[in-house]
Amino acid sequence: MPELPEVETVLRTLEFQLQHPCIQNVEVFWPRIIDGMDVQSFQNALIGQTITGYKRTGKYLIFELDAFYLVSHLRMEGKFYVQNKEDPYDAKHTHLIIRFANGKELRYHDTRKFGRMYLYPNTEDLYKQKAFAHCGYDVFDERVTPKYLYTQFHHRNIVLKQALLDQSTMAGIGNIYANEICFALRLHPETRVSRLRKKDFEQLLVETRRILTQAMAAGGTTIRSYTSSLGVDGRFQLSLLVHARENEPCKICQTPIQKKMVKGRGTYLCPHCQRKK
DNA sequence: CCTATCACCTGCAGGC
DNA sequence: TGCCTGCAGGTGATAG
Repeated sequence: MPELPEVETVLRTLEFQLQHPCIQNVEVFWPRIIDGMDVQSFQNALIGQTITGYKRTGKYLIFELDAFYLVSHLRMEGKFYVQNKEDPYDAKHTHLIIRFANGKELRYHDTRKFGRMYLYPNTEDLYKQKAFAHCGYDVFDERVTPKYLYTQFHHRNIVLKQALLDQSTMAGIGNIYANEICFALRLHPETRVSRLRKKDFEQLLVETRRILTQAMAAGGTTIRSYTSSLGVDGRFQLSLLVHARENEPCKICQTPIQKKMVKGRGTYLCPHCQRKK
């Protein structure tokens, strides 16, 4: 589920729902969710902490606490639910519960158990911590410029789609938006990035930010219709132009959309509109 | 630096 | 119905 726009939507929804509660206790049902720390230390550290802020970098959610950063990556299927302590929950897929003094609970749900959480003292530079070892600047970070992208990519022997998915240079794009961005650029996902010029990177950045901004705006509408029984999954109503549209007509030229595997990821493209450079 | 493959997990769709 | 295979909006480690 979660790429940058969904993670941002989840974060803003949690902020709206939870605000700044104090943690009373923490229960962990699947210890591997916690990375780099034993469950006992994780629980002890969190008890008594108040959530003071909500931030995001790439696909990472960051809960700011009095003394810590609680970091969460939802990977493929992680979801947060804000519910009251008396509300029932799905025991099979709920792996962690944070209980607050006001009776609310933040429940982490993850069918495939791929998601991870990390806890770091806020006296240290968060971005030097392990969770961010392979995480570059956020897509909307002002340090991401066409020149920066050109410098990072023009000499590399990788294809466009890989570059978009490479979190260590620019973080936040996942498989769906990578497909949509390639289409918006009218470039074949297997175009070698070494063939792109500075002007192409300008366009790449403009289209990337435009698409993600639109998705966030659409995702934002789910905040209003949010109900705790539906959970916070950040789904939005963006109309996808190529992703998951195999054999359906291209919305520009009516050519059937093709699906192929590119570096192991399902890739959708219009063979007519998208050409290699 | 690059590729391929596995690992982590579960559910679901499709073929037989 | 059951069994099997492949695939899913992600990432990290490792071998060649």
